[in-house]
Amino acid sequence: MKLSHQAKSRKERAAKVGRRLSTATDVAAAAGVSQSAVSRTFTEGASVSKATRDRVLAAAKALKYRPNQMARSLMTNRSFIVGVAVTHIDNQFYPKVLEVLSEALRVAGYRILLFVTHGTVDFDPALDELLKYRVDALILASTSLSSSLAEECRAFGVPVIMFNNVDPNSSIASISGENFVGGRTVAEFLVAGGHRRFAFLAGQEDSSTNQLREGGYNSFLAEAGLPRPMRANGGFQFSLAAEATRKLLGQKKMPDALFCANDHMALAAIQVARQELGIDVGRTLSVVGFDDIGAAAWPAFELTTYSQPVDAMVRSTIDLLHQIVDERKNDSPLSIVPGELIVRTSARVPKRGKWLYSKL
Amino acid sequence: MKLSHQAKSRKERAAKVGRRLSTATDVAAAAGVSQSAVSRTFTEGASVSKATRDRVLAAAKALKYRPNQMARSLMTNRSFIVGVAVTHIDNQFYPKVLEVLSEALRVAGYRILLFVTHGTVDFDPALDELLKYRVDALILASTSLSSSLAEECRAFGVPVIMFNNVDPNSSIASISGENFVGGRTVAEFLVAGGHRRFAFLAGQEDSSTNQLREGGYNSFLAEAGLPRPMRANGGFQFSLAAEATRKLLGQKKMPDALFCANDHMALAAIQVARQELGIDVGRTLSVVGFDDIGAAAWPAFELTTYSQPVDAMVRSTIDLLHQIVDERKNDSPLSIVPGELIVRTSARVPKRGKWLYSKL
DNA sequence: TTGAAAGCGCTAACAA
DNA sequence: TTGTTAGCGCTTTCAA
Repeated sequence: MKLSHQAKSRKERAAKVGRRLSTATDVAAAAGVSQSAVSRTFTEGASVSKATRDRVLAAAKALKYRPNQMARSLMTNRSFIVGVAVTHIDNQFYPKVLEVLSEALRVAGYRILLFVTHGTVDFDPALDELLKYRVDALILASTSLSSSLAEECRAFGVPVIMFNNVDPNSSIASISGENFVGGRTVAEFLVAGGHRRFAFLAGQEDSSTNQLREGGYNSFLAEAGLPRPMRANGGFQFSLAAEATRKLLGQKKMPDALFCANDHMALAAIQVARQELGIDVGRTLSVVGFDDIGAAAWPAFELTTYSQPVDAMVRSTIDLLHQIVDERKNDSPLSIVPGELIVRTSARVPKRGKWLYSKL
Repeated sequence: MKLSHQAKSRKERAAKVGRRLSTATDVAAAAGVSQSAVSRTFTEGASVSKATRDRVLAAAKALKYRPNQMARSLMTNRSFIVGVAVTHIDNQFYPKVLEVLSEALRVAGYRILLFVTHGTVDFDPALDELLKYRVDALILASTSLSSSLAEECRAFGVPVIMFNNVDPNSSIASISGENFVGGRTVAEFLVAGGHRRFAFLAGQEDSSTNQLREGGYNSFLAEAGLPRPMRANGGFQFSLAAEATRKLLGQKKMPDALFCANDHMALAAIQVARQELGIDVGRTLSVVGFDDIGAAAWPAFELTTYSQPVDAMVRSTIDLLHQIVDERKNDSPLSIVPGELIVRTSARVPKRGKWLYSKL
């Protein structure tokens, strides 16, 4: 048999014990067909007769054969791996994103190479690794990863999608929630609720989510002839948010309405207000968040918030991925997924108007 | 030049536009050295003179060259990818694990291929993918992934490490916290606190964590001559845990001590007790959890709990990984990482004895 | 529909 | 220290 010389190659003997997995050549030998026949059997839409196909499949099963995706990638120039970078994973929003994204990518035939980065943007070493693995695309699920990084990847021919982050100055594809509209809606709701002293708990200053949410909030307040809200920065981090809340609520003229740039910080704010300062949240002080993470609905918080529907956002992400990777076009660099105000009890509800408790 | 025929290969022309990345051959040509010289330059501990090395590096930089890890893996039989499977990602414990594990693996030179699986164990399709990518090892960070699955992987020559999950009937390497000892300690603490009516909120019945924690708890109570605690199952899920808590606290003889199989469920229990039933948690009812997740320390909960130190557990995991992958040995199939009782205010503290508030 | 043959980009003997 | 050469396991022409 022609394959015999391969069977006694020294590579094989040198192979690490226990890691000698069967190859297409092994299967071919067992099935009595050529190695290409095996390849065809495992290639979608290749032309193989049912007869050979069956023989190959049987041999493959017996030998526990699985195509080596690495070798395949070498030829096809497609790894079916998507790099996913996530920050702030202690913010419940991101594990949820990971869960939904993971399933959606799996269905779409992609695997996830995960990068959990820390607050600071020292993502460059990780980036280098990403490029070594020839990922088909990169999804940056983070409010804080710079778009310069994204540009760098794109220069390498790796399509980039920013998730929950937008850079108006770049043409990088992005998926976001209704940050500006959401901020406006929150302001409208709080104004209708008769609040007088407005405050804003800011997240990372350079993030688009923070800028847009604050921008929407401020713009509505300004149009309503109200003064610019008080402000403190919590950098999207729990403990910093708690600290910022203390500062905000320690003023002589304490605010009666506090909009937090995301739910994660709002949870910190509620707890500082309630447990430390004994404030009756929902009556003396109204707190509103953004995202509608799981804990926002918990009985202990009942947080009113503007939602970012993760499922829909992920769906858009996958659509965009297909568009970019398969069709090599990129018509809509920014896709905004609509959310809605979820009214619970952490903020006073206007007596009249369109506002209704969302879930009681 | 010898390389010219490669330069006009039809593969190259066929390459997807924009994804023509430079190869070691390109760099070799630019630097005027052989392709193996390039390979050596990028291989730790290979013998290259500083002169060639510098020329190669310069050329590589100019061409934005990065070694193709896929091709490398094909030869070395090492992918430096570790498959990580996670379930229950809404339980704050797991995002934390992912964060720490991700960093530790990065430092150790590994990348993570992530699989987020859902409650049920339909992990098999994902498994198939894993094997295609020839991961160097598989870390199952989950209380619920069966060890039969792990055995299957091992049969394929893929080392498996179970994180926070132990199967006494298999010899699969595992990392766990002090489940049994922790359960006992909690019981000891509650008995010393003068509680009379004990309850247990169980997690997934077939999980080792649940069995061991409950076993430790029950064994201490039995030795103290106390009756078997009441019991309901919350399956490690928030809403089920809330439901189970309602059942438990709805008894005529309401328990005054509730040990929950993990913090995630304990948070549900506290909220049901406090918000729905108006129970004074920490006085009328003592609640204790397991894990010491971030939210356990939140002012809204102040949960007394037995800790599972994620950093130490991850360190052990990496040690084990090195042991198994590099040295092909596996002396210690089970490594138990010590935790401690973190005393907060969700459970009455014994007047005397060794118990002290951990963080006040 | 099939097999032979030529690579994909790299590492690792082997000689020089 | 270097270049040559032979693969790693696969896909993909090209003929038959």
